[in-house]
Amino acid sequence: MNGTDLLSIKAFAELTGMNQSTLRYYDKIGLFSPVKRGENGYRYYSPQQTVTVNLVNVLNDLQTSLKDIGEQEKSRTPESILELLTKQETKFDNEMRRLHLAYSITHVFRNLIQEGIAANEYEISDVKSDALPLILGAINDFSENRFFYETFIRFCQEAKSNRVNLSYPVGGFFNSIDDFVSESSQPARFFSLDPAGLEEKAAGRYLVGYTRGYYGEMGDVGQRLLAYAEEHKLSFTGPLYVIYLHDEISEKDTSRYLAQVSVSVAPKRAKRGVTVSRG
Amino acid sequence: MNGTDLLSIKAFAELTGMNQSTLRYYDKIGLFSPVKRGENGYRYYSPQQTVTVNLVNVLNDLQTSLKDIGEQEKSRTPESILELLTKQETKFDNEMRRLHLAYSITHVFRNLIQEGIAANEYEISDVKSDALPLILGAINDFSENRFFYETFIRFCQEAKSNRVNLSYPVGGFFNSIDDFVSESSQPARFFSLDPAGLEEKAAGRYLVGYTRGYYGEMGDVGQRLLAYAEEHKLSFTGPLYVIYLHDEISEKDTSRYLAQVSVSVAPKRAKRGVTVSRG
DNA sequence: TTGCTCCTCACGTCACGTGAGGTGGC
DNA sequence: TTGCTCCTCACGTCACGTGAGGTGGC
Repeated sequence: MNGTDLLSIKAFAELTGMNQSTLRYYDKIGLFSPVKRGENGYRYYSPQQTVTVNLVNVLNDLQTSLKDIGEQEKSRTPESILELLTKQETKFDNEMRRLHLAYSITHVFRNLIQEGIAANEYEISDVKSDALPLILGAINDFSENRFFYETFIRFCQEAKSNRVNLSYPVGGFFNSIDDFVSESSQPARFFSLDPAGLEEKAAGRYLVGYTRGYYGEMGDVGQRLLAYAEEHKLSFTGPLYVIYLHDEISEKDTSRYLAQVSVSVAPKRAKRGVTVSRG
Repeated sequence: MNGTDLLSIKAFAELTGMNQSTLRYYDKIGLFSPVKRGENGYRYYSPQQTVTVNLVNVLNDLQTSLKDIGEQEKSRTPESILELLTKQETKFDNEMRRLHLAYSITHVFRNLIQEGIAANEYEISDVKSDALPLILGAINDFSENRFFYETFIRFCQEAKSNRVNLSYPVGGFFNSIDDFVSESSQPARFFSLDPAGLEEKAAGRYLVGYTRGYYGEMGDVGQRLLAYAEEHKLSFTGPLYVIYLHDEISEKDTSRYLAQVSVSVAPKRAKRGVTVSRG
């Protein structure tokens, strides 16, 4: 246990994987100091200090400021550090939630962007889709000359007051393809593509089309969907969903934003007297 | 879609939960700017920008620097952001590992400190313990006048080269209580209390004693364990473990460090000719 | 002397936060 | 005028990292 068994700052830094300047900084702010100083001012650390400084790093990893760690260190008792460590469990839970959410959001965006890259934007496709969870907003009010932006802001505010996370992509919901064709910039509702949403875009058969252009500019995709259904003897059986696959996030050129438009369909029944949506 | 539907910096900050000064800072560094500036210099944001700035925050949450996010923003294409988002999955995995490790370490320390607070330090107790996972170091070499520190440093270096995490508490392993009593500052091995360790302190019956003092000062706990075993007709059947419950981390007073000493025992067999450890 | 390690001190950096001092519309 | 929001600019802060310039032992 004599002094020669102590570690120089270089040896201690190597052993703990820390930077020498970080160790000097911790010493300077009084957070963590070497057990001994040489006559020439050299810092000497004891091997057991690896455990202590490692715990400092762990607390720091769990979002505890060096100041808080330092204050704990100065007046440490078993009881006070027990309390601190117990608080870390809450911090851990919070960090885990934050990370999972961040991952989930990037995942949803990734899937949309990838789908946009793979999409054949000139063709209508006829697909079977799985259910897609989402959170539907309230019914939009376009009366009294309200425009898209105003209704969108209302949706955002409503989401905020309901603690709905708006980091997920947002899409537009139309009650029918007719509504979409007549006024494509006035969705009946907005929705958030939150995978934890309790509502959903139902599983089933969908016609899917794509169109490029700035928000709300839908080109002829509505006409193309109608024509495809006519040609293939399909009727429209449900609402229409607009989701931007490429937007401000992935495109600089606003006229290249890519929207996906999907609407549920079923074969037209030939039998007379049965109501069909269109045709 | 006229200008009056844009949001002031205050409204936008409230909607996104961000600080106004953060938004001004992002504008300043060219990371994220309002869609419009008023003639008086006022910043106006579009509602859709909530989604963009939220994604910036998400990327930031996953340890991406603002510089990297900004560079991506400047040359964004669906392909480049797909690549960035794919990288986030690795970052997420790394962060999760880091967090789990930090949590696991605080948990182990918490349990030791709590056990120390609850311990009756003056009595020997006779308990059934579950198996305790740990990582055993190599056999220590105390020849050639090597002292505790030198062997401990060797253990640390060995751990480092084997990528064993030394943030967990470290304890001392003695082959028998006799070894401990004769030289309590020379453990045969060190071990790390890593819950993922493949070795273990075996489940079973243990005599447990406590003692206060600086590292290696074991007082009379060895004698007290021997006396207890004698009195209760127990024999020692395995190795002895020393674990510091309160040390540098939780105590300022080095003479109050609290060590737990445990050694496995079994009832002495009365039958002649059977070897017993002691007595 | 050379090479190595260590020191202090000052300054830089990253991502903001906090005023100070001033403008502009109702 | 009052109150509110907005602006810019400078400076502070947190947790370091990076030299510059110098010391000290083999």
